[in-house]
Amino acid sequence: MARPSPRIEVAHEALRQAIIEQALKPGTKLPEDVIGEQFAMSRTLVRAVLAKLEAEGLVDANPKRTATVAQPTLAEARDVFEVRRALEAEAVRLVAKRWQPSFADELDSLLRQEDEARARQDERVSIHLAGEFHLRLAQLSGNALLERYLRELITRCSLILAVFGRPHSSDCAIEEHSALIAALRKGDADGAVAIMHSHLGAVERRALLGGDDEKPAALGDVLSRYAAAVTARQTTKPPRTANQP
Amino acid sequence: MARPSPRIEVAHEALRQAIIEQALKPGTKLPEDVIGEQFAMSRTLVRAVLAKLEAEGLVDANPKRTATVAQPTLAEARDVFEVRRALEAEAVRLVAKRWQPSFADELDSLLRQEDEARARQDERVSIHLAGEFHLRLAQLSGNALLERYLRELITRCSLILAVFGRPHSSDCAIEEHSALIAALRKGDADGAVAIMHSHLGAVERRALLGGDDEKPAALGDVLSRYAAAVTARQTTKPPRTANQP
DNA sequence: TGGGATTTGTTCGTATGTATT
DNA sequence: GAATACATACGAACAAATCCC
Repeated sequence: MARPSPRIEVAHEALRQAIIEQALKPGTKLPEDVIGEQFAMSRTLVRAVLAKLEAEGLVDANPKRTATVAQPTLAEARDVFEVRRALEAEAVRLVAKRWQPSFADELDSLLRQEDEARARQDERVSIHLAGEFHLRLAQLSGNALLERYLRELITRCSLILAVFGRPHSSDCAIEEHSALIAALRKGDADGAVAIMHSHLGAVERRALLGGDDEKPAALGDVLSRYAAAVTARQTTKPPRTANQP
Repeated sequence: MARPSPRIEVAHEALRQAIIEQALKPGTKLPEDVIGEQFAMSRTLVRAVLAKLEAEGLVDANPKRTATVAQPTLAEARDVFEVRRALEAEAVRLVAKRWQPSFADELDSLLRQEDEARARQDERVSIHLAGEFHLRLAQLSGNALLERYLRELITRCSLILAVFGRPHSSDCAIEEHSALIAALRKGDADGAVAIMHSHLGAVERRALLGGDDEKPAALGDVLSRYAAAVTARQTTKPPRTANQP
């Protein structure tokens, strides 16, 4: 995959994070002018960023209309979860096949971090690490394409949660992740797949439970915060191959 | 998903078809000027088209370098087939779940067409219909996202065949498709999934068998042919929901 | 190795369409 | 319902990098 101009990637990642963490609520308008001003780039580049986000299902964009943060329908949500279940099951199968003890250490470490974040009620980090566990699993599958698809799906699930779920509901239960690691450690591939299936079923049920809204935030404020954050992450860790912090 | 400017869609579809049918060989350079001239549009629009094709894995594009028709590596090919197997298995499962007799008619009809094309050795149509059967199955799953992913994967498989397969080897055996329909008719979901699995295994084996190259063609000639073809298809059938002829 | 031709990256102006009063 | 304000669509031109001889 081509690496676009670094400025594009910065803006892309910043907006991605802002949407995932629900700092930009679904339906929020994203005028090219405002985005361009925040990231100091011309509308041409902004359009490229918005196009990427649209391809990922994170923004709705119709010709001649201002782009907005995507508002997934219930049918789309169902589709996303269905595909995600199939793909994560396959990922678990592959991870089980090429299992190594070091994998358990990695996953355990993530699990611990997630637990800590949950304990100190740090919602932003908590939301982030929830997806990170699943993403790491996808990476361990050794299939780059599977990883790319799952990254997209996991991200979209965060957005779906924002629309349909209780505000900031934690979407993953720690115990379910921990059971998954245990099954993989035992070499129980089928068991691990089954656990993943029921885990994602539970996530979906929690996600589609209820939903309400809070107060919107000023677009400019949110973006300036996220622009700074992403720039910092990139400069401290310049030669990233993947684009996860 | 936004409908882009119709001109973008024409060029996109034309290039897609040209790549799938191997009229544009992997590695062929795709300069923005030449494309723009062929489709009578400015480089701004060409860039949008190339971006889409890149996202679909059909072109390799690096910054400051001329885009080329993608040359999948062996590892990428393996990844594509792996994900495709998982997703098509899921599609078959879903189709079985919402099975209706009319489905069989549709699939039978495609099968017949494919058979006829094969009989009169019409390679272009044959290649096209081979993917069409699988794509139709994805549509019958009722999951739009699954359909989108599978369209991408099926397309990429055609490209992979161009790189690694024998030139113009037929990638799908008729009997395997026919057995799949039979299993679905009987209501044998598990059997159908198993057939799909082994079918795609066979396809992969055939695809990764051998490979050699022939003579390249002039980019301009190829594009003008495909531009005319796609325009004709679109004007005769304007309000398409999907973009398959 | 060097330099010219080619090709892409980016900006900005104008046209066109949409939403709002 | 018409006019105005606003935002996007598209294209031409300039700058910078790459490719190739």
